[in-house]
Amino acid sequence: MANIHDIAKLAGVSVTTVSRVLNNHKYVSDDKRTKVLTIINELNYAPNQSAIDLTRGETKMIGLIIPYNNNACFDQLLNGVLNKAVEMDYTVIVLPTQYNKEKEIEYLSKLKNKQLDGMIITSRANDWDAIIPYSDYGLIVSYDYTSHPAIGCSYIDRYSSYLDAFQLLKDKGHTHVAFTTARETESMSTQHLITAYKEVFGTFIPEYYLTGCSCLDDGIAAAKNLLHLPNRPTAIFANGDEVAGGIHLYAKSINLETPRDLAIIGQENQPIGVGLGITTVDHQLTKVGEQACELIIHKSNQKVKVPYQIIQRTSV
Amino acid sequence: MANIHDIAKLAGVSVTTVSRVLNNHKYVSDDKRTKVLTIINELNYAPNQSAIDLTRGETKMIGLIIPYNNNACFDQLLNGVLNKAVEMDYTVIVLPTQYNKEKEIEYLSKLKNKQLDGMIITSRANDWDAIIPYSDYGLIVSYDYTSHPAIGCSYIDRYSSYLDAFQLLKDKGHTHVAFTTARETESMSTQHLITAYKEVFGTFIPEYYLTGCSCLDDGIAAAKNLLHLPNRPTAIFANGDEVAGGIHLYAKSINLETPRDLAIIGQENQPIGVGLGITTVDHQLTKVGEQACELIIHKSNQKVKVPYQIIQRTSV
DNA sequence: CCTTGACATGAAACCCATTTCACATTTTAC
DNA sequence: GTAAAATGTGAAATGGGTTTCATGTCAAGG
Repeated sequence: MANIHDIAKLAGVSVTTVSRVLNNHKYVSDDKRTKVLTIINELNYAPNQSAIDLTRGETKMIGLIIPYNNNACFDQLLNGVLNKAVEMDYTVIVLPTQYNKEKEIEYLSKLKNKQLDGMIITSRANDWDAIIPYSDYGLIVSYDYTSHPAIGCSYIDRYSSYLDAFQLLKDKGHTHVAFTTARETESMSTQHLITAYKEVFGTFIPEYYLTGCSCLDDGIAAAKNLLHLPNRPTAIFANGDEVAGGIHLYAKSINLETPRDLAIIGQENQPIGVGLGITTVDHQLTKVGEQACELIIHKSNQKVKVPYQIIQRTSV
Repeated sequence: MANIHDIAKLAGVSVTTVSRVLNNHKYVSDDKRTKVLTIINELNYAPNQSAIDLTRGETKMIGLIIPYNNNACFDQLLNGVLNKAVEMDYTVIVLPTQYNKEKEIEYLSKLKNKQLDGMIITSRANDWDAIIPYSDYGLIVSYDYTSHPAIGCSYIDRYSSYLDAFQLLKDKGHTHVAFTTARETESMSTQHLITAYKEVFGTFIPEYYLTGCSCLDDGIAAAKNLLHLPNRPTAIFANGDEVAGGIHLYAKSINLETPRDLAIIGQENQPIGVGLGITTVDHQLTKVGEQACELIIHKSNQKVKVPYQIIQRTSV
């Protein structure tokens, strides 16, 4: 492969001039520009990106840390990030951690190695204390709200959204309300959920709280569990529309009509919910992803709240 | 940020030695190795990845060209690619084209720019003629079978799988069989589908072929269309389990029982199919992705056929 | 005692671009 | 008519590593 020096020599100009042509600088005479472009074409030359990155000190690449790469929520976030990145001529690399701490640190090191300009963390395994130091090497944007000034945030007000969802159920007269979550661990999100629950309904009944739900089958299993309880809940707030769909389908199979016998609220406005008419809390994760990407590109560590919305259909 | 020369100077050794320590070469005395590591720690040094890539002439990065980034099939492929890439210490960048030819070529140029070591094409907008030249700069692996020797393939025998699916329906006594596809265009996949259909059922009835289906709602719409035809099909082969699920749900809503009144076969073994008991042709796209990634890493332009399997549930 | 191979180290070339600075020539402005 | 601004060009420094080659020491083998 030819390099910029070869081009310069053959075109009878300096490498500086070739570089200027390459980068569309002004102050290059038309004849030299033409000559250079001709030679570039003849030799089928293309500049070496690593060399460019090395001199520029940036790569226009953004990392996206996700725990799993086959999860609807993270797909929506990725979708948003990609939208904005493509538009702004950035490139996205996907970094799945499986919540492995070492892996996560290894990925964060890519900032220090100058392989990435910025990093978006959708869900993390490490404590912030372990993550913060890496913000010296590139902007880190989080999907969890954090007050640390160095970290940008593109977040949703989960607590309010949960409060709204529960209130909606309470307004419809429900007092026996169950809910599901995905992760076993005590994440912030789960904390908010439980706090909001207590805020609206007073006491928290352990049997009404199921965890480890993420797909339609988990929803079916959850419904199988909840709907045969002696004190059957009359409403369920699921952590996703797939789960909600499973609950809906199982309920129907044992002749419980929605919303007459069982109210269901899902989350994230996923395809399945449309067909089944499931009311959902849409946290607009695509927008969250777009916003996160935008913060990185503009090197802004602002805290941006993305509004959620409740899409009312027929399951409440 | 410190660089390798700073480390060398402070440790009282040559840059060569520092490089050796960094890359775990043998033939470095323990005391120098220790000294270098100490200084690296003190200065919080990390090697610059762009510089490494520049000298090595490779980046250990793989591009994944997909048309859309919110599609279940491509998610499965991505999933497989990521599995293998993480395992082999490669990095994946996601390149959504929206079937835009220029965008696709722009992405392929990343091979020429030495930004990527290899490229996986899941679906393409350009003709092979426009793509082939880029294989000079890095291995290209395709998810479509192509006979061109330069291109590696991790593909599925779609034709056989369609033949099998239609035969399964024919064996159950179905003669009025409809089917759906995603893209409007005349892709190879659609060609195979129609050929297989004719092979099994003889004549092809245009009203039984619906296109533009990709999600649950599309399935519902398709069913709404097909199931009120004067000559109602008794079986439908859908292009995905989401679509199949939509068909299933709509059929149920107009009191058509599955499989008594309507047989349904889906594709890709997606979560929704499990719950609804939909028989599916699992093309094992995750494995296809893994295999494609492996070809790239081993720089092999072999043609590897990944076996599909039909998962029988209760919808046929 | 001499040869060989393993161990240890560094100088310098190389990978490939961008950018600063210096200098020369034209235009434009007053 | 002259000072200032715009235009055009290239040498050389810079970014930060890897690798080849040359050289030297030391211990084992014959």
